[in-house]
Amino acid sequence: MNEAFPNPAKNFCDTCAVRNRAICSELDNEEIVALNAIGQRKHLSAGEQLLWEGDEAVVVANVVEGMMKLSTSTIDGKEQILGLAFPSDFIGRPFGQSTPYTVEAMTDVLVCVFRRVDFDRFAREHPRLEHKLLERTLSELDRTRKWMLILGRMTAEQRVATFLLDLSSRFATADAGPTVPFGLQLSRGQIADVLGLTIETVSREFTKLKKAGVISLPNRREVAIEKREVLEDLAG
Amino acid sequence: MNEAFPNPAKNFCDTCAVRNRAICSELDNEEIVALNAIGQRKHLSAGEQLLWEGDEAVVVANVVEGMMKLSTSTIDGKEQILGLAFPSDFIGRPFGQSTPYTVEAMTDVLVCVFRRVDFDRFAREHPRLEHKLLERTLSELDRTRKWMLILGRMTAEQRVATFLLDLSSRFATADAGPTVPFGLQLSRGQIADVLGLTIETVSREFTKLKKAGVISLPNRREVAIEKREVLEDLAG
DNA sequence: CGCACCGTTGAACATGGTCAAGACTCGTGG
DNA sequence: CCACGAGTCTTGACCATGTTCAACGGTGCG
Repeated sequence: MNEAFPNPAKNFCDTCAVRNRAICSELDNEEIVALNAIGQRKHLSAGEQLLWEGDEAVVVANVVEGMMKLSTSTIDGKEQILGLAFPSDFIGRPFGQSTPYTVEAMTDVLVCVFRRVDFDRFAREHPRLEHKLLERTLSELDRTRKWMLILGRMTAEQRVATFLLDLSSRFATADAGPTVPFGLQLSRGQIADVLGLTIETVSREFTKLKKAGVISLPNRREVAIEKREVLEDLAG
Repeated sequence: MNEAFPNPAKNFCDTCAVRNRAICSELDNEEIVALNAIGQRKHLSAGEQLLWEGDEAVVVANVVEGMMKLSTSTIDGKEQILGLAFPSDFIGRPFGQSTPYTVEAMTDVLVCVFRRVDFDRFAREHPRLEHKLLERTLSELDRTRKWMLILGRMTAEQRVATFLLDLSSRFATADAGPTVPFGLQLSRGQIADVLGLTIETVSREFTKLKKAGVISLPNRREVAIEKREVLEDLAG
């Protein structure tokens, strides 16, 4: 059977869910084949780590399915989530010696992995890819800086409100009404790590918002925004 | 005199203090001339702003001399400094519609300014420049993420200690001894904005460190680190 | 000299963290 | 099907850290 002897040129990019959104989107077919040759797909279970803070930067990757977190922690063990990576997001540190943060799967994840040295070489030979990566890195920097304002200057209430609005926009489906519940994906503890708060504070803010009728919590892992304007006010 | 009729091809890059460190460092002479043609030098006095948060992204620039800050603020007026730009640093948002933060001179500043559209075009035509910019953006992202840990998880004492160590390394001259005082450049208020604290807390932490003999404050605008190891311990 | 401006210090207060107990959820096994 | 237990979430009481408000001190400049 043909399936037993797969065509070596056959590439998984053809059917890739993020083919048109990830950094590869600018590449033509020939380039995609070349890129495909140096990459490989990998499944990770929730909780598995792909990169460790401080380690040599061995691989870079594209997220195809699932959700990952980038994090770091203080010497006394307090974690801070630095960013979340969704499908089509690029992770890892190209052109660098060491990985400055840990990358872990928060759900089951499918990633498209490259050895960093291979990717670096490929990128330098394909300016269109580098340009795409630059645009992505610039956006990521913008998003990260916006997050700094949250961490540096916002109250717990403002942080939670901002977080909910942000998340809702990321999961928004055009056809869904405003109050359709969406999956939180993150545990209270993870939300706390994102926002630089504790579990207890996050929980209290959630209850406060629920009692005020601003949100509802149909179950532990979902939220629905009931009064978006109020939430926007609170977010500042 | 010739000075009255400067050669239009004459370019200020030749004598530029950051010629070998800024993103232009990879360009050959011909390219430098071309870049020079679309850029211009500009002096700013301390306190002058180059970009305003939310404005259309009109210009990008290289810092040649002096120090600038990138900042944003909450709706209720609390400022957060997002980053500092030193000579050879690149500022502004290429390939973007609007500037996501305000850029202001903290000292008198000399910058090399480009209209964003000109710069964007030039960059796309010169992959080596784009590559340099990408490397710089990636480093800046790393630095910004490190900063998030400070803002999200560190105590006032840890923040101030980290800040002092960071600053000392940026002003370190190889020949200077360990306890040579260095200029703070920033007012207490600005330090507070960098660290996500208030003026008063910063002041209190400084006095605490001084009383413990860890640092000394020869005058308002200088610090000397007396016991680096202790400071490193405190920074965590 | 006098007036700003910046920095320091103190006291009261508020926000969020810590610690501890109890409730809910869900998977496992009797 | 229910009981159990682990893990997660919620709630409460107390406490610590850093903020707020206010007064005062030093320094530099007109």
